[in-house]
Amino acid sequence: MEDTPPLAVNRYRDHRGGDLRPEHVGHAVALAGWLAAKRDHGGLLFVDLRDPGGPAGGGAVQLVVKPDGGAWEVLEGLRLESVVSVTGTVVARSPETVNPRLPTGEVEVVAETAEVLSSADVLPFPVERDTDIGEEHRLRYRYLDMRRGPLTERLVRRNRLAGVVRAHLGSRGFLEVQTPILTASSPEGARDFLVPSSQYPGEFYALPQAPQQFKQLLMVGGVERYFQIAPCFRDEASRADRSPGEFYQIDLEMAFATQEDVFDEVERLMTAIVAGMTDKVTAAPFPRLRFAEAVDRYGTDKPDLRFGLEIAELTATLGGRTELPMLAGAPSAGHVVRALRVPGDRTAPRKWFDGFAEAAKALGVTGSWLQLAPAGAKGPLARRLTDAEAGELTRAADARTGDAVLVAVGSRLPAAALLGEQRRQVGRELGLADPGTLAFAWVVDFPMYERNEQTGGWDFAHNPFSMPQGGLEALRDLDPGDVLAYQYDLVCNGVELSSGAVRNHRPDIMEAAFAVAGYGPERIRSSFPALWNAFHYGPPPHAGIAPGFDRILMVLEDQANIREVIAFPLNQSARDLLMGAPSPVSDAQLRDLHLRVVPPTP
RNA sequence: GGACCUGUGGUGCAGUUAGGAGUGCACGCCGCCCUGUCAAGGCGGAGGUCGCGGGUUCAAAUCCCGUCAGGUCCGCCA
Repeated sequence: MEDTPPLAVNRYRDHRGGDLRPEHVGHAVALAGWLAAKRDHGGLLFVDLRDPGGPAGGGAVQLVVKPDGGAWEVLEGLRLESVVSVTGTVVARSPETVNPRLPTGEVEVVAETAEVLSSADVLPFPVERDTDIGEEHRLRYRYLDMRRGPLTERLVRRNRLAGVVRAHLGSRGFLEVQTPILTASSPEGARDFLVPSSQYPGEFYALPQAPQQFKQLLMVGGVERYFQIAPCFRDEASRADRSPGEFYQIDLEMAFATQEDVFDEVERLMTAIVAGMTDKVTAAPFPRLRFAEAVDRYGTDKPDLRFGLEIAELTATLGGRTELPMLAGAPSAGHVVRALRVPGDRTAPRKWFDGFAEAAKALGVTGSWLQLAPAGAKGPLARRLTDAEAGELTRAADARTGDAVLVAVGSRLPAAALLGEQRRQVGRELGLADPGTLAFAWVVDFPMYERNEQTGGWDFAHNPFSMPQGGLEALRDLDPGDVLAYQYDLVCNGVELSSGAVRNHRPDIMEAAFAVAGYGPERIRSSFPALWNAFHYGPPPHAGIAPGFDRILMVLEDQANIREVIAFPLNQSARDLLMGAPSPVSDAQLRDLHLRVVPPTP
């Protein structure tokens, strides 16, 4: 384990078993740890004694126990994962019994006395054996899961990441400030976790979804650069890469800063993290993609740039120029025609294409395809396109014999989403992405507003406090759908690591921005009173970002599930299987809080 | 809120496609044997309402409906 703690010599131990080497031969030692394995030969007992820190980090040493010693009686019948303190003598193993797979394999300890410090019941699952255990069991017995090693190693890595972040940002003049956990409910964004107040009947604190307003208030207060490895709480559904309930962000904010300044600092930070955590190399500055470009070329705003396979644009070429109604009507309907090459070494069965057609239908997009089989083109488009048109499609998609070409016709965003998802799946199934590469990129120029299909009005596409590009003039002169925000995402290998913005610090621009979304100034004042007030007393221009701490670690550790980098995570349904949260509380507790539970009616 | 996958002795699985006796594998557990193992080995044994409820059937782990639990995804996450 890195940063091995100093050994306290006391009645339990004077050495760590995992530290013993040939130089200790002849020493009398006292060891303490877990009984990891027993091999009972009747007249001779071998015991593997494991130190704290898991098998890889903690190390283990073999004890030799003979029936004539006092240790025999204690150890012989003791169950695995019991905790013992043992005294004995370090001896060299004979050449034929050396175990080269163990760091301590050249020595062993002949046990003399043994004391049971605690005994273990029969285990719910094997701790030492390297078998997959269902996650439900691992969460319920998280402490046993930790003893198995890999999880504990990831906690060590997590500690290291926190250290790198603090050291680096400290060296760049960022001040770590703790912000409140109990704060006020905020109407925008995710659902809040609420905490009832016993002092004020009917009033609630809320856990912060992020320290967003506090960090902006710190800017107003004159803190030039702020950061915090900040707990964030959101009562929203989880995903494999999204921890339910709570997670941590490397929250940072800079006064008198532009988008470029934030990019520069984050590139330095990510470079320091990669250097401190991996032997991989990153090249700053990171490439930048405009949001529109990312969507058109990769079908997503978080593209995996480790491989090419770009989406081809055919609206102006194939669209409208064929007998095929599906293509002919596209331009006049405001639809796009997009194509994606599927490399040929996937011997796609027909069923695979059916799945594509189904996915298309679910998005309201027309999906079709052309298979460039060696014996000639196949698929629905093969029959319906002229040779010239098929050739045009093939060239645009950069497809060769043996490949297939997927075609999507429909509204721009759903068509892009369809092919983007196919690109992601094909990339994964064909192993196109080099697992050793970290492909960082900035996605910039997000739209400020998006059309609300129900009301026909405009909604904020992202953070309502982002500064619109072009300021008041843009809000006045442009169609809201064309206003871009100083809003940016950091992506890596198809994962969104972070989202940030240059903040809108000007009340006049804020009023104009909210007016586009249909809100008057009273709405800002009532919803975000602290920020609104503060911004009337000289707020500096400021910008920031909040890279996901757990998610960065998940990417660095190449884990498919974010719970693998969290010591005590909630499960997917936001239940704590270990502690049993959430749980009902007593009537007395509810009375104190002036609350009554109204169960949902089925 | 919705879709899909999974649920079989303590653990991890096979058996479900095509209904026919709780049938199998590895580990663990209990007992006995065993002085050089390190996934110790040998012999014997215990342990199961096949998640739960209902239905179809002569017969259900297997088919159907519902439900619960775990996971993956959509919605959601400013």
